[in-house]
Amino acid sequence: MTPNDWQMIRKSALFNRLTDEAVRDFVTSNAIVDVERGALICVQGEPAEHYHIVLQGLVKLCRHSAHGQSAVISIHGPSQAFMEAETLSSGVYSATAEAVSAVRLVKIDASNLRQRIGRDPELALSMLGSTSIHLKVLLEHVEKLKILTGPARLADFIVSLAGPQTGSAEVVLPYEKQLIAGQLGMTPESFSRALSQLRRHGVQVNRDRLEVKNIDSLREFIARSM
Amino acid sequence: MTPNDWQMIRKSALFNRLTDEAVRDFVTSNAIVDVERGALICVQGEPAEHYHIVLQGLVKLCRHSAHGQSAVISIHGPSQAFMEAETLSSGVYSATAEAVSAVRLVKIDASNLRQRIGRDPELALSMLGSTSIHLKVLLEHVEKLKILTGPARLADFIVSLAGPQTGSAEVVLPYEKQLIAGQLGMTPESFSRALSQLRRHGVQVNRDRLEVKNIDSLREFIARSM
DNA sequence: CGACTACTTGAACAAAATCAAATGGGGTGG
DNA sequence: CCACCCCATTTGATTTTGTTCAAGTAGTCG
Repeated sequence: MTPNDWQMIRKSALFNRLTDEAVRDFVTSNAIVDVERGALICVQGEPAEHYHIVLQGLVKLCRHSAHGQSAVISIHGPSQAFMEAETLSSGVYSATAEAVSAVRLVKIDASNLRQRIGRDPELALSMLGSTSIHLKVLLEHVEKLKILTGPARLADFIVSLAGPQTGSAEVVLPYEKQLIAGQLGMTPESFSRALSQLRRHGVQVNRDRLEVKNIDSLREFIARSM
Repeated sequence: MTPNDWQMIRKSALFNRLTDEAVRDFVTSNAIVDVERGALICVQGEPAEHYHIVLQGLVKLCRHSAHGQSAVISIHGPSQAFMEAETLSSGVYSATAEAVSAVRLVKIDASNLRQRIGRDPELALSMLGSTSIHLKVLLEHVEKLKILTGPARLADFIVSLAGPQTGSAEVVLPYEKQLIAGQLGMTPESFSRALSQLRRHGVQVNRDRLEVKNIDSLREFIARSM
């Protein structure tokens, strides 16, 4: 385990309230795994035996339905966890996790986790915190899918990348446009057109670099589309 | 507290694993509240001081955004809980809860709950189970919003009302069509038209009663729209 | 009876998906 | 180093889907 690994683990919602010893005790070094791009980390419907925390790279969570269609649910980067809830209730993965880039992650044994939760109330609360963050993210996801148009969802995505800044900003798209399109619930074509539309609102595009003239005017555009 | 109240509480995901004493100890009778139709039970953004379990009636959860628009997130009936996650993490309600009909519910004090979770691991696991159910529901919600068309989402809703039966079935819409429309992410007009379309697939409409000739052909229609 | 509300229907419009084709790097093998 | 291919992205044309606005129907409750 590298110092960076340790740092990511410590930052995660599950472990950031615990003591060093508790965490070290938990994460045995053999639980760290490297996975190549495109590999499936978990498959929807299979027994949920591990909880995961990303150390490096990006993981895509998607649901797929009987007829081969699939929907991107979320993207997880370093220090973020996924598949917590499954390991504790249904016992079956409710989505498929795929490595979007080369990925390094910690796999934590589910039954081990369950046992420790029973013994350590602080861990239980951390776990609840972690799942409730995911719940909130999904809540916002649904809200935006229902209320905003495509271009507005993209604008919202860009604003969230820019963070709390005001005025002008340079934003770099964190992954492929296709994938962002999927996450925002549209086709790559629609994404491309949405991006074109945003030019009128002060967004200049250069590959994966976006030059935003005025973030607040983007925010205003979002508000107008509701 | 009526026997029915007690039954609903015992059936809830939070309490169904606990002993009678533990539950009785928890739910003091003064925590039971009756609320009239249309009343707001929680307001998005306000401090989350209570966790809720529905005893009678229906509660609608919605998110609303700055510009007055709102999106229905979910509908909760007897024995279902809502706002669990909030009481344990952010400390602020992340949605607004409104009584869709006359509602009777239990309000459980958040700080009390937190304390008990710290002492009782079994309760912590129940809580995790309860939130992870909500997580799964939302996951499916997102999937369907992204993959299915309006009429297909409605068909899916009807199929889920019918349950596991096959062949023909009579289904009664559990609440107003407007509300179902909102939940499925469409306007009342679109809902009405979607329902008309389903006539071609063997659904006869009479007020809130639906006569489905063959549920499997509805399922097939859903699959085809993907 | 009359007002209210939920629902339905129609027509015009807007948004997004689809199909098809062009563009344009990035990398591979010659 | 260059030609070539692969893949992501863009663009155009068309169709599908869904919204909006407007009007009409019907049941309900006072």
